Amino acid sequence: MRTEADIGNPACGRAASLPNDEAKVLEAKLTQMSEENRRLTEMIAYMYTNQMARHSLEGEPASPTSKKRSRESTDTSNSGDANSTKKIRTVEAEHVDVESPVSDSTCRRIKIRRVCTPIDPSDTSLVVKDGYQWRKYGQKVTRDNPSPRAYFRCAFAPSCPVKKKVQRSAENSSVLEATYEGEHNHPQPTGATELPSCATPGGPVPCSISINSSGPTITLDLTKNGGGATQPDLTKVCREVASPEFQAALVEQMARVLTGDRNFTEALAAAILRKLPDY
DNA sequence: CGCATTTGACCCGCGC
DNA sequence: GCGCGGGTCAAATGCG
Repeated sequence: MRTEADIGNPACGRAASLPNDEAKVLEAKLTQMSEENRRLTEMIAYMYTNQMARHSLEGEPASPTSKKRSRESTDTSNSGDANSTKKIRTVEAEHVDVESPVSDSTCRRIKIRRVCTPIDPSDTSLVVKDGYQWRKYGQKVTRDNPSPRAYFRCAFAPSCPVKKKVQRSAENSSVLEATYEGEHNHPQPTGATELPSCATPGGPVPCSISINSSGPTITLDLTKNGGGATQPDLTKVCREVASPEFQAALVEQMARVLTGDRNFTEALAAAILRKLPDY
């Protein structure tokens, strides 16, 4: 962000060659604009922070460790074969690290990630293909959502602590919300980058949209599907990009990047100066 | 027959 | 202390 001192620095512009009165008027205008710029930047930062905080709260009503059961730690009996042909094909809607509020002396961070995947509303299977092999160990109907919630454990490595909860969105039954808890302590199964045949008609698209500490990003994987995304895939990608959530996140990210770019703010200030009357 | 999934029972934390 | 609700277990069941 360009500071008021920077913009008002006579060495930076033509103000030095102006009469005193004009220079002072311009300086006042610049000061006003700089102040407004600063307020807007603060507002954007505030909104962004609020959004991220809201996501983390909505995404996980309770800490995964807050209800730890003593017997849970003993469950390492799961085993499974490497999943030969799976690939990440999900729309990553949220990506938040949550500090466990439990007064755990180890104070370890549990990574919680929410992934939304568009599905066919008529598809009742709670399966999200993400490249890992999962073993379902439970299903429950929760109070806030008529759709059942499925519980999965990573079945690839017996000691992998990652769990996954999958449930249809309460607002939109064509969206599957998967909540991942923890991080895999093993590499993704070999061959996971290979595409399986698309089992679900409304399956996830080969793109990922993520919001993390560096802001929202979108990645289109056009190298898959035998050399390129199919037309339906591209249509889905376009639908995702056109969603209000993504666009809002995109606008915020752009604002953040632009206001943080010194070159941009300088160019903007210069452009505004040129548009000022008597200039 | 072995493995994965289903599903009812149970455990445990939280709020009242 | 009790009830509620989310999360997990484990026996039953289904499937290849």
